Amino acid sequence: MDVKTLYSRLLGIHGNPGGQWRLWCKRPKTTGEKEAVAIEAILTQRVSWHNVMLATENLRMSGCFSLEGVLDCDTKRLLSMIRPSGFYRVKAERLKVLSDYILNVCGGMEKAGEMPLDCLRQGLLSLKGVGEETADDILLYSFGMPVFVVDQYTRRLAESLDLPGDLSYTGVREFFERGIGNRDCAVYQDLHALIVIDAKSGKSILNHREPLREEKK
DNA sequence: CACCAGGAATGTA
DNA sequence: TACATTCATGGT
Repeated sequence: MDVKTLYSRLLGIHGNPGGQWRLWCKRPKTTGEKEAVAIEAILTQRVSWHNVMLATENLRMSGCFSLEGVLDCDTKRLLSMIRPSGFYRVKAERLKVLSDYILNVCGGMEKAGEMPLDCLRQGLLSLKGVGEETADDILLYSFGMPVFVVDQYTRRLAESLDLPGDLSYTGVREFFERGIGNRDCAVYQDLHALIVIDAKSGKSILNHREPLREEKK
């Protein structure tokens, strides 16, 4: 099955994900909303969205749910606020590093958003605590740049499709980007959201239906 | 009580 | 390059 067919089928099953999946598909407009998404990209690493919400709610209540808020916040206090998100010691450091990069190196969200995609991506990847998925999360959902995010669900799905290249991060990413055709960030956002929604729905498209691609065990 | 959740860095062979 | 380990909380 090709990517476009997959997208159509998921749309038919789950409907338009805009607004229902996390808060990200609300397509953040204000700088504050974009910064919040960037922060969530770090906090959500290897943890449930519920735990992320507990942490972000603490940040919001304290007026620290922004890059400047994180940067100015006392580390001990930051630690206690994001504790529910797990791995809180490393994540606190990661938030500080990311905030410092965007605010002090890029010159803020506005300036960062004007940087060429590849340039900003390399910058994010150079930060400790920001890997390929987190970098692409931020690029796609915070800055609205056209990069397809490859997470565990996406990779698992890719294994069931006829993927010509390898299953490396960029291999899978380019497979989906090429399959979609035009570099439309809204489509990238929705398809990735649909893949996650489908995987968590219990009756994944992988299970029911004929196995997309007949496979040996 | 065991297991899992949308990762990333580090260490080992 | 290919695993194994560490980081940690809250829900089921």
